[in-house]
Amino acid sequence: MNNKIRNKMELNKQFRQFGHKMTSGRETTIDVLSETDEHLSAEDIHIKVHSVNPKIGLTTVYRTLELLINMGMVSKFDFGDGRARYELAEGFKGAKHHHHLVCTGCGRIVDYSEFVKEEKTFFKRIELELSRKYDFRITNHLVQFYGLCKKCEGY
Amino acid sequence: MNNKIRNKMELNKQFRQFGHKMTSGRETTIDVLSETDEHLSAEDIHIKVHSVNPKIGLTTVYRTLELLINMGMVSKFDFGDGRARYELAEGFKGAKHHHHLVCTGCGRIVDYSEFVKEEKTFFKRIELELSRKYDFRITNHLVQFYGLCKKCEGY
DNA sequence: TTGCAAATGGTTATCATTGTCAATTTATTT
DNA sequence: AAATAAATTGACAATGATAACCATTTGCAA
Repeated sequence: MNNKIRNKMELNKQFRQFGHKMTSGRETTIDVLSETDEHLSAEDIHIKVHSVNPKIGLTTVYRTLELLINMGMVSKFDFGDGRARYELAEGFKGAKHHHHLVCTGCGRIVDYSEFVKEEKTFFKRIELELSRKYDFRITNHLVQFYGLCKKCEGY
Repeated sequence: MNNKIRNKMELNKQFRQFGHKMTSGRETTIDVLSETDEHLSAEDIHIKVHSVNPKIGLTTVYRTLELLINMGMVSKFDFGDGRARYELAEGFKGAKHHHHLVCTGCGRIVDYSEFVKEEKTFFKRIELELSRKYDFRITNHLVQFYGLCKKCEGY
């Protein structure tokens, strides 16, 4: 049994665990997210999905993304340009823990995964204490750096 | 010379340093931001500004907020509900360093300012290294925690 | 005070995202 | 394999936050 089929079966299971059905549009969307290292918007994703499976509409892509977010398979980011970006969540298909540097000049995004280990330790402690103090069940966190990339710094 | 007048003069100077004029609308907007500990949207701010100074329109509030962000006096946040929130930046009018816990259930926001000192040390080091490695002049960072507040945890 | 650039307000335009609903597809049962 | 019920979908319209426009007003330096 090859990887593609196995993966399909695993996805199927995932969806059913959440009470949802596995469809070709959803599969294609996950494939697109798996095969990119860009920071795609819903429309970007739709274009790619559409080129594989022209039947899939933008609305469905939005709905699928929302579903995947709820299932914890996708993360949604706001880099300040008015459209959300989506990435496969950490742990899925080899996506690894990283954060973003956002250039406030040109919007360029740099991924970095340095300090992951230290950060984990640091945040684990903070999350524990904040959870207690404020009666919050913290599920995840966001870290983002803003600044100017080399090109934009010149001004 | 009382505080209000002195403050007005300081603001005036601030604006002129950035090549802008000091206007009553801008002053009112800053007053509103100074006097709240809520997480106001542009429309929220407009309502408050408007109640003091009915001549000021929503468009101007948006423009003023953008300007204040560029001047570093205001910070803009996205808590995921489709409308931006604005706060006086750290250091202005006694606003102090803090971050947010965001309840993904009801949208409630909790401010916290624990760990400020440790966090500063931690991020200073990270920023230095990332700046070097990725040729980025990092100017600020965002930290946000997501989870469920006590009420929403019940489900 | 006067001149002029900057700022404003009311309105309209934009554009990402969501709602609607009839038609289709999925997974399950016979 | 056909029937079934429920979930999913696609095309389009609606929404809503924010930005663009432009004629009028205002702040401030000379």
